[in-house]
Amino acid sequence: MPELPEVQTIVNDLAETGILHQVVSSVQVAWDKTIAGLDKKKFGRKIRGHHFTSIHRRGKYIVLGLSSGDTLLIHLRMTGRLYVTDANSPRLKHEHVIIGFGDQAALRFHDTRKFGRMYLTANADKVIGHLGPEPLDACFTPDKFFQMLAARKKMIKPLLLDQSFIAGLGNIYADEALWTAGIHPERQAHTLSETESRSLHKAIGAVLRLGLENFGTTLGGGQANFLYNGRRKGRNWDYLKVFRQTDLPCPRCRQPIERIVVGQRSTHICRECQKR
DNA sequence: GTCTATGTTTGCGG
DNA sequence: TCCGCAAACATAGA
Repeated sequence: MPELPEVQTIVNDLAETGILHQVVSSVQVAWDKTIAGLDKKKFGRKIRGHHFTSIHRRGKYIVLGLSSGDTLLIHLRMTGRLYVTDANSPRLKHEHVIIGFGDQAALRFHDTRKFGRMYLTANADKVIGHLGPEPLDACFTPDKFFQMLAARKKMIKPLLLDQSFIAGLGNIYADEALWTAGIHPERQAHTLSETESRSLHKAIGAVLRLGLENFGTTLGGGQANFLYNGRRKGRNWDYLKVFRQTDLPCPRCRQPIERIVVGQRSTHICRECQKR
């Protein structure tokens, strides 16, 4: 679930916890697959005794620089959570990796569905090199976006979800952006006019910034939902216009929002505002 | 208890 | 290039 705004919120919070520059004293891996094929022992050896020097986000990845020169990349996939708590509280049921900093604190990776992954590598590009442009980067201009669309025949929504095309959008913000721009998700990318392309470009920026301002989207009240710092809920749910708003009136024209399936993903549209 | 859906990504076959 | 499907898993809700 975590998309760009949720991942950025986590990164911002983590940066404030003070774990940066503290020496790692222990590494516990309770579910081997989480560390993406790396040997558990090697993984621990390469992190212990070092400290994190930097943290930032690229697409939906959390990127941590290590004093050893390696990079630890973390992808939360559907249900992953990353938070800092005290060093000695017992490991919770779905906490698969715990990185301890003396008796100060511990960074914990919690993931009910176990799809999330951590990658430890000397060459971060091996993991994130394939990613497309950052949608909030100044380099991602309306002109560039229009040219990118012109080269592709795919349906626009699956294309927006393609991380090698553009990095950071997921199902929530893709639906929100398409509704905001009044574009049908099944339109072929190259058929968008320059005006439509500009409007979509603007909408992508707007929905992401709104999500960021609201500390991400927490859906419903279930277990598998987005919590940053492991406990706080994002409040962007209250600002969603179409995502999971099936049968509720479109905020623009009052037509009921419909749920359809596009590229095997549930998709929410207003038939009136988003014509083919 | 059973069945279905789920926010992501990757890889395969056509 | 594009599309559909399956898999990696656990849980919530009907």
